Amino acid sequence: MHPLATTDLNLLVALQALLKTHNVTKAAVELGITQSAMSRTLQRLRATFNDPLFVRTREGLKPTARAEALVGELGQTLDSVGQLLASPTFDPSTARGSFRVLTNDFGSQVFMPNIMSELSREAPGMNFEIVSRRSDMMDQLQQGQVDLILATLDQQIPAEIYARTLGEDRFVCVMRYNHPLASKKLTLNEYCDARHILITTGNDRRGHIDLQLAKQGLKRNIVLRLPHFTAAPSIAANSDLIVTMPRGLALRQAQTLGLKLVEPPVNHEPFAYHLVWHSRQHHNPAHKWLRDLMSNSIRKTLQEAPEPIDPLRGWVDLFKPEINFFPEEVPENIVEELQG
DNA sequence: ATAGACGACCGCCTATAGGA
DNA sequence: TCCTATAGGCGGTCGTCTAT
Repeated sequence: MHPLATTDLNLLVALQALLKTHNVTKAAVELGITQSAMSRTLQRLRATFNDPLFVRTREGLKPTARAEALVGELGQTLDSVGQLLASPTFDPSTARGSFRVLTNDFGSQVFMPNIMSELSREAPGMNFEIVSRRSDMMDQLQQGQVDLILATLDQQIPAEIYARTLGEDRFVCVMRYNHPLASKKLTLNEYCDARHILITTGNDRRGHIDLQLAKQGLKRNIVLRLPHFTAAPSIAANSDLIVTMPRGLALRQAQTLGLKLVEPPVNHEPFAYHLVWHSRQHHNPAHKWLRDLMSNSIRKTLQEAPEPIDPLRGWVDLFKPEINFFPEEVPENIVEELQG
């Protein structure tokens, strides 16, 4: 059995009081117990250290050599124990270490710039590692392979998992500005017949939009499946393919690629971005600090989504069903200027 | 006289074992 | 699983003894 298992740490506190006062009665008052109780505590101390510790003299209790030798070390030990028992704190300015966050290229491109900016400013000693999704992301969280997940939840979360909703987004349909379908209001049939890019990071053969279409007995023409959100707009900008994707990213990409954003002719609910973590990290002050930093940064990013710009008509309403970034005949220099 | 040590006894709390 | 009995630890009071 470990020696500490049968040792009351209060004995050390009592010893410190005795070393300070050299008086059983005064030490008892200091600890709020009776002289008798302190005397019995001294008995236990003597048995524990196998030393008298104090002897009675004309001048009062005199510590033995063993007791005097304990003075410095005892103070340090009690300080350490005090720190051990105190609530843990986290100081980002001096903290060192690494956080592993699971997110996709969408999260990396849209949210990470602001997060890294704030992290670098507030916790310059901390590092970030973005981890890709492998099979079940909840397994990655439970096995401790990642500290946090930034994602859209498409599954029930286990009881030991916490999740925080950060904000909502909607799908928009993205196509090159001179796409044959860009000049007119998109009908459901035209949408289904068009050639689509499906962004799928899991093993799903169908996306959220496809499930909605299936409810109406419809199916769209998917010609390209790819796991990257950020690549899809570039492909759409240089082909007849259209992509239905989160508006938050589409708005950012549209300005540099020259894309038209159209409300998809499919009824769909907004979807939410979530921060997800395991219960074993719930009370970790460093983890809590990171969660708050990421939450605030992401909410700010979502609120500050770039306004779509129409070079001829100025700023247009974000919620306008059809968002035309460029007119039919757009001078090349305007495209280049916006791309630059 | 004073302060500390010690014994007796009590109450409270906790852990454990055993039975319903 | 819950209840009860039991044991042990700790701190309380009170009284007494002892060293200074």
